[in-house]
Amino acid sequence: MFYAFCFKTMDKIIVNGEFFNPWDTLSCGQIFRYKQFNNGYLVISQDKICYVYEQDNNVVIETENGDYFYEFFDLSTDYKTIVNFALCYNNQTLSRAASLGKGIRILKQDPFEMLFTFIVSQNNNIKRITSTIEKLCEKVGSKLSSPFGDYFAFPTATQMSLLTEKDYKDLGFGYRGRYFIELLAEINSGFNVYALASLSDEGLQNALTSLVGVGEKVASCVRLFGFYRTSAFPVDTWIEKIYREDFFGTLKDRKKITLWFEGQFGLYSGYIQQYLFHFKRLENN
DNA sequence: GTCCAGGCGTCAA
DNA sequence: TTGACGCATGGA
Repeated sequence: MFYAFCFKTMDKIIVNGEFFNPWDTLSCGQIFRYKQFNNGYLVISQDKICYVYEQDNNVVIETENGDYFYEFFDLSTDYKTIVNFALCYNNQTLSRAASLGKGIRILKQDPFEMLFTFIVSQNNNIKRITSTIEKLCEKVGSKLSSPFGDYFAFPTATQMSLLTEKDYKDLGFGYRGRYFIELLAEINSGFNVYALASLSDEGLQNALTSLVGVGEKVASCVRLFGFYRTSAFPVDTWIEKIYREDFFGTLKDRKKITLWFEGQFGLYSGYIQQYLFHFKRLENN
């Protein structure tokens, strides 16, 4: 179903909402570029935008890039199987988390954007990450227009390379500005984030952690959200809390905790990690 | 004022 | 290999 608008085609994707809740999907910490708009949300990825909202028992996505956002929202994956797997694991917290968060979908985001974004995320909170990324986009990203209003694309390496360490400081990057500058230098001398897609899970993790400012946790997030490697189970402060309080774990080292969870959940790790993360954050707010 | 947030690099032992 | 420590910043 579609209609013409300003010489471009506006796609309208309609999906059953049982396993797709826009608010849960957007607010669970995997994406920072979205904002409330009319009855729903505007979502920006790279230089593309869509409007997503609930209508009756469905979710509607309006965009000029229907194919892109069909993939982006992972609409070809059957989430019922995933939720059932989580419910069968027989952990009380996970069952509640999966039951309440069954509308969460793992977004297939851009690797380049995820790498820079999750470098900002370290030792930071979601509210501040969101505002810092938005300020970055407004500062050097391309200004674009859409049927939903003007917006800024995520900047290219060339655009970000225009910024100095002081610029990053002024944008609120704190000590992380240096990591951007180092990464941009790598990219400008030939490093290609997209080429990492051909690596194995382990190879990808190692390649990412070899970058300055990218440790195990950031690499896991990039692996999951940027490369859709659902075997990844990022462990941050929230997940560590869950590990102790709800899985009664005794390991201290986060790398070991990650490996323990990945061993438990295999290719379902990424989804389950998001159910748990989202649930724990809601519980504490 | 202190603690914390989707941690990481560095350095001593 | 492991453990402590400093790091920018803003909200609670």
